[in-house]
Amino acid sequence: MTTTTRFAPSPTGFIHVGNLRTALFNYMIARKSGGQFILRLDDTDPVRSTDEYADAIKEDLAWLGLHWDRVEKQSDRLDRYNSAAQELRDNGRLYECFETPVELDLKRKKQLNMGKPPVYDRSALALTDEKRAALSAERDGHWRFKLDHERINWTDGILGDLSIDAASVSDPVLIRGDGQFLYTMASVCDDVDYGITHVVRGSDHVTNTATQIQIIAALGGTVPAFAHHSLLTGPKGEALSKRLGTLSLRDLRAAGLEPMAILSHMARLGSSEPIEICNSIDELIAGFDLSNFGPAPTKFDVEDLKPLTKKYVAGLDFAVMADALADIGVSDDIAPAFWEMARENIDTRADVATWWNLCQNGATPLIADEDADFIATAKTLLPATPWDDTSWKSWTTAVKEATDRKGKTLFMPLRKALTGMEHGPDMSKLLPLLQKVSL
RNA sequence: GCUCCCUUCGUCUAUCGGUUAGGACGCCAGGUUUUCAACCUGGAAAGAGGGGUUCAAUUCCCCUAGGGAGUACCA
Repeated sequence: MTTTTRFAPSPTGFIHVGNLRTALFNYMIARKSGGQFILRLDDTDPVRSTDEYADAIKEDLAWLGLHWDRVEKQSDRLDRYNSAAQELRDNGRLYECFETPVELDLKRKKQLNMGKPPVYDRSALALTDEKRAALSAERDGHWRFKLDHERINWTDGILGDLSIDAASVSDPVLIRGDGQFLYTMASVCDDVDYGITHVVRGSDHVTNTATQIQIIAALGGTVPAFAHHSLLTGPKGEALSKRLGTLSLRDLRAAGLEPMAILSHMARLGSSEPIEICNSIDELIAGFDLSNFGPAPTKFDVEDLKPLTKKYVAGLDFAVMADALADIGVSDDIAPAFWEMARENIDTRADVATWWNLCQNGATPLIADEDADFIATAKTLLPATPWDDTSWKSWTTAVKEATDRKGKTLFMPLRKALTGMEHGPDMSKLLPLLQKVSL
């Protein structure tokens, strides 16, 4: 049996870091064993699902390099869900209910008030034929799966042995009154039909898994291996859902964060493996093992993506950057030298523009009062252009002899005068690239 | 309310009863580079609280506190 996993986003929004973790885990599990990775669009809700979001999801995954072997859409499979529903009806596992949402809500509140768990009381099963017929004539019923009231056990790939009492859970609604199939129905059907062998998802699905195991069995399917990873929280432990608006992949991309930085972080965060920048997904896959992940909620801080991005960018070959450099106007003859100078001094690829701006336009000199004379002297000693690799050395040597300064007091004022900053590139590499110096 | 899961340095974590509680990232300090960064070395830094069990508890059990999730005709 080949390993088959799926990532099943609902095309009702953009992918965010939380989604991505799920996608990445499933992707890596499939790739690690040479299996299949399916992108399944859970678009059973026709109102909220859009093609735009579906396209955006594909675009984001492609940007990250997470390529799928197949795409499936739940909206294409209504016939199959119908036949599966009929199968469940025939086996007495699907029953029709007529409570309105308001009635159900009232029931729940009542139960809560009495200190009881808000579990559906199955009163639809107690309806007489006459009563049922009357209700049926009056409104459309919805359909629930009848759970066997026993403990449901499975060994979770991350959480270990789990046991949930089916009686503590409401019979799940599989079909709405308007005939729309619900997530649980579609998901279970698809997992069975596509031969999904491993389901990795967030721990918010743990209770769903319990009921789904029963439905899969009722449909004659093989129960896949389940693993539920912890949910991400914000840096202070707050629920991440509140900040998800600013943590979409599109936002991260717009912020200049690198795919490999994001992937490297998400593939290891929450595991006992150290987080370090990897240069390919294959490296990530090689070191990936679900059993290294713990069940505790995991704090996620976008800031952690920045150092990884910086490291990744610094390691890029000139060839990768050539086009981008040409785009901002760096001429071919100096582009390699320019990249060599800039690579260690940028946070994102886009930052090369600031150094190029400095090279072209110079900077406002930063000269402390006590350095004014020193800089004036240095200016007179500046070698004639064009400068080359040795210009900085010969200049600073001359300045050193003329002023008796050395070390930091010699170099720092020159750096600040030339760049307007205390931090920056290797000056010997930068100087030959400066096209304008205003001292 | 009820159900499930969780709690070790700032962060992610290791420890299958006896450890100087280890690593990684971050942080701090030195070193090196006559400048920045990078790099090297070193350092500070942790078992939520309370009860048990045991010769011995971070480890096993219970309670409390705290955190996360679920409890939809959403996914």
